[in-house]
Amino acid sequence: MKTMHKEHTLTKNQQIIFDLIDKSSEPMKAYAILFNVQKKGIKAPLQVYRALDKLVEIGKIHKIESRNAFIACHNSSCQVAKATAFSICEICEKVTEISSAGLSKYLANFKDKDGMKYSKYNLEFFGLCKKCR
Amino acid sequence: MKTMHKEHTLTKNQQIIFDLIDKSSEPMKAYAILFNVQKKGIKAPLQVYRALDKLVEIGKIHKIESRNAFIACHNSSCQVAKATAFSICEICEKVTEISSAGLSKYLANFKDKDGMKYSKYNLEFFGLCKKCR
DNA sequence: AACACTATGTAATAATATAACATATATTAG
DNA sequence: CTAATATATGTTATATTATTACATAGTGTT
Repeated sequence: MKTMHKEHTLTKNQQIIFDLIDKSSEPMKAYAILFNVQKKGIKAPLQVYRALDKLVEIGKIHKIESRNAFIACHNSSCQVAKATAFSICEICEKVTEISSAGLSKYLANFKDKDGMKYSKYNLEFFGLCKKCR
Repeated sequence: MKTMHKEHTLTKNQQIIFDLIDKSSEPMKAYAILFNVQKKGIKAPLQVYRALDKLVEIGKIHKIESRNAFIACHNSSCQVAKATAFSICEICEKVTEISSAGLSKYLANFKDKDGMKYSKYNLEFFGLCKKCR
């Protein structure tokens, strides 16, 4: 069975920028992206930010808020940018998307003191990765 | 020998900036802080950022990463900036620190696929607050 | 007093992100 | 098909957030 996700055909700029982020081994910052795609005709910050906004919205990439950087989503179970969790190494800055059914279930069902549930969350764990320990 | 747990007496700038954030009903941004404390002699962004860094480090305030803003810690059980959770209203931008023993326990003990535990985390929930629903 | 450490003051600049406006392309309704 | 609507692009300028570099001052320890 195929994915339930709606198919989003990316536009030219979105595709260029997604491809770059997707093949990067680490989160990319907006101006690093800009520098890399200038040879492809994307000249201005706003062109990059617009594509990034859209890609985040449709869940193709995620923003690592504590780093102002973007990574491709490699987690088919993540609910289109609504429920994200990452581990971040404080030495080498390696970022990995966490895919844990238990964690997502726990957080999706979490209610605060007032019994309020939330439609969206972002979780960032910090520590040392295997190599840096 | 001195005590192991150093008492963090705030310096002049730190105290001025902490007081401002502490009495604010909403998260404050660095340049809003700067504007507010200029009459007290703090003139430059760096003076603000240095105080903010220190206050975050000692756990008196927290940074809301998705908003680039700072709020005072009102959660005596939060482990000095090591384990933070917030709810954020996407309409009115009200931010509340979440104090849930269950949540902190779950996250503090969370292990990823490789069995790795993390020394620190930050969680931001998004949704609509009571008033905005 | 000498030392190390932390905090402060100041100017300049780097890095991140958006506003405003014009044009073009794609999608949908009639 | 064509007009209307919505979405995407191009471009310039500017706003917002944060740091580098260097000089000075205060604090605590030996």
